[in-house]
Amino acid sequence: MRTDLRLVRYFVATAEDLHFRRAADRLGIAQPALSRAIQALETELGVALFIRSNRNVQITPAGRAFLGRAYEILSLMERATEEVRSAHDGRIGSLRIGYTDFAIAGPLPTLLKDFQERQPQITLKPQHGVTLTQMHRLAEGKLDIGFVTGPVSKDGYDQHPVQSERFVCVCADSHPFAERDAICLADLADEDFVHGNSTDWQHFYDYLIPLCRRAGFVPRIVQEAFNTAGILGLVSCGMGVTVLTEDVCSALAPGLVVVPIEDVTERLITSAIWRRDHVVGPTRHFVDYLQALPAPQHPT
Amino acid sequence: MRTDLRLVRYFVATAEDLHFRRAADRLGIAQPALSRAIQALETELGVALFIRSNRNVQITPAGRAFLGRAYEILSLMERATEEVRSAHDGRIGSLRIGYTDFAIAGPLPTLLKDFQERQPQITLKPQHGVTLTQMHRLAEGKLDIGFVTGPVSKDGYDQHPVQSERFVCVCADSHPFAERDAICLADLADEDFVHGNSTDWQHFYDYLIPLCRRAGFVPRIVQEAFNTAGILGLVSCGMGVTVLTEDVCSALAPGLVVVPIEDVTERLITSAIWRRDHVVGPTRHFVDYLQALPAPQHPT
DNA sequence: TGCGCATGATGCCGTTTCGGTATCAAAATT
DNA sequence: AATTTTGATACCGAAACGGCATCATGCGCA
Repeated sequence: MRTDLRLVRYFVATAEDLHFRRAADRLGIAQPALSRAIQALETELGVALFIRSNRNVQITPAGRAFLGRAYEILSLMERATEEVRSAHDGRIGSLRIGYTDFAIAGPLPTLLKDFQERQPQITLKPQHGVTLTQMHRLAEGKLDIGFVTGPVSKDGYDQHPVQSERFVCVCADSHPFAERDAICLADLADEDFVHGNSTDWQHFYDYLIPLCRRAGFVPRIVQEAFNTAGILGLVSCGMGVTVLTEDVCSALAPGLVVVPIEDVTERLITSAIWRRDHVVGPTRHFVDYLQALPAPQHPT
Repeated sequence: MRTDLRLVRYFVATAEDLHFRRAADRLGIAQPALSRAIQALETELGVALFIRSNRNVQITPAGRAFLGRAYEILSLMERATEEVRSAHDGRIGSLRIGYTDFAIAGPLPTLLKDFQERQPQITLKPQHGVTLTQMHRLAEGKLDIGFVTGPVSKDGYDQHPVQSERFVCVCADSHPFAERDAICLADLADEDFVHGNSTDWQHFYDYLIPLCRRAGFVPRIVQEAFNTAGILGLVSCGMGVTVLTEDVCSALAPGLVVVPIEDVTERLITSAIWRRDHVVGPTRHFVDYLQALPAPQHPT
C-alpha cells in the first residue's frame, strides 16, 4: 500500500484539530476509521505522527515536519486538477501549427498574431513543412493544425480554406516574357522550368500538371529546388522560368519579373486542416477562430 | 472517489510508454487494470488524457499539461516521506529548549553552541521560563527539553544534571558584609531579604528555606522581584541582601559584592529534563549529546 | 476513594474498490 | 482471408475501507 492523498487529507485534519472524533466529524467518517487510517499512515511511513492519550492528542516533531509538506502536496494536486481542466478547455497549452511556403506568404502570419492576442495563454509553435509532411505529422499526433495545399480528401479530417491564389509566371528580367503584360499558359510549352521536387511538391503539381496538359504540353523541369526561395534563386540566374502563386511573389527580389497568366482562372487553395478526433484544448479554440473568419476572397 | 497518487503514478507510466500493456508490465499490474484506472482518472478529472487506437496511444494536450504536474506531485510526496523520516531520525526539525536564570548563567550557552555546530540542520528555539512554567510546557508538549532547578521527582520524565552551584550572599558594597571574606548563613538571620515571588521561585525556595531553618531562622522577604536582574537591582539600592548562586553572580554590576557563605555545602542543581515518551527526532539527538558529556564538577 | 465521562483503540461485519483471467472488438499486417 | 496486436469489457475473488459496538485508560468531580 502506498501513501495516498486520502491519508494525507486525514492527517491534515487530525493535525489541525488534535482530536480524533472532531477531525473525523469534519472528514465525514467515523472516529475508528480515522484512528485506523492514521495508524496505517504511521505504519507506512514508519514514524509516529501523533502522541495520543485519552485526554489529548499532540503532534510529534516528525508530524510537524510532515504537515508543512502535506499542505503543499494537497495544494499542488488541486492546482494540477484545475490546470488539466483549463488545458482541456484550451485556456492554456500549446498549439503546433504547420505551414507551407504558400501559407506563410499569405494571411497566416496576420491570423496567428491576431489569435495570439486573443489567447495569450496559448503558446503557438509554428513548424514549416510541405503538405505531405504535415499530413504525416497530423496523423502521428505531432501537429495540431496544418496549413496545406488543398483541398485534401481524407477521412477523419476537417478543413477550412483560408487562402486562394492565382497562378503567375516568374522569369528573369532579361527573359523575353519580362516585356509582356501577360502570357498564355501555352507560351510556356518550350520553356525550361525550375520547380520543387516531385515528392515534396506533389500537391502543387496536382494543380499544375493538369493545367499544362489542357494547354497541350507537359512542363519540362530542368532544375529542382528545395523551396520557393531556391526556385526563385535559380530563375533569377536564367536557369528557366517557373509558375508559382501571386502571394509568394508579392515581394520579389531584384532581377525577377512576375507575368500574369491570363487564360488560367483556377486558383491554388491553401486550407487549414485538423483531425476531427483532436479538437480539444487550444486546437478547439483555433478552429473556432478560423471558422469565424470571413471566407477568402474568391471573385468569379 | 478522489484522485490519489496511485492513479497519478499509473498515468505517468502510461504517458511515458504510450502503450498500455508495456506500462502495465512496468507497474506490475495487468493491462485491463491499467485501462480501467486511467479511465477512472479521466472520469474523475472530466478530461481525456489519451487518444487510443488498437495500434497506438497518443497523449492529449490536456494530458501533456497534467504530466508536468504529475512529476512534481510524485517528487514532492517522495521528498515529504524522506523528510518525515529524517525528522524522526532527528536530522532536521526544531528543538524547543527552556532555561532558567541559573541555567543561562551556567554552561548552557556553550552547550547549545557546540550542539548547534554538530547538528546544523536542527533549529534551536530557546525559551526563558521558571522551573514551574517549563514543567507545564513539557507536559503540554510545547517544550522538548527543559533546563530547570532540580532534581525533579516526576514520573514519565528523565533528567540529567548539567550544573552545580554554590550558594552565595549578595549585598550592596555599602553593606557591612561587603568587608568580610565570608559569612555564615546565620549572619543573615536579621537581614532584610530581596528575592523572587514564592510561586515562580518555589524550586529555589525548596533549597533555601530548609537551609535557613537549619541555621535557626526564617528569611524575612521584604521585597520581591521578577528575575535575578530585578533582585540584584533592588539589592544594589540597599533594599536588602539576597542569596543566589555563584554562576548568576559571576558578572556583577558595580555596587554589588558577592560574599561566600562558608558553612553551606549544599549546591543548587540545574538539570536538563525531558519527557520519556518524547525522545524522538532532534530531542533524541540532544539527549544523546547531553549524556555523552562529562558530569558537572562536584567536589566533595 | 469511587464513579462517570471522555476519548482513542480494537473487533466484527458489510460494502466498495481493486486487480486478475478470459474474452471481445477493431485495425493493421501477412 | 487469416492472424496478430492492443485497448476495452465482463465476471469473479481478494483486499481495503468504513460503520457500529465495545473495550481500555486516565482524568475530573462529588
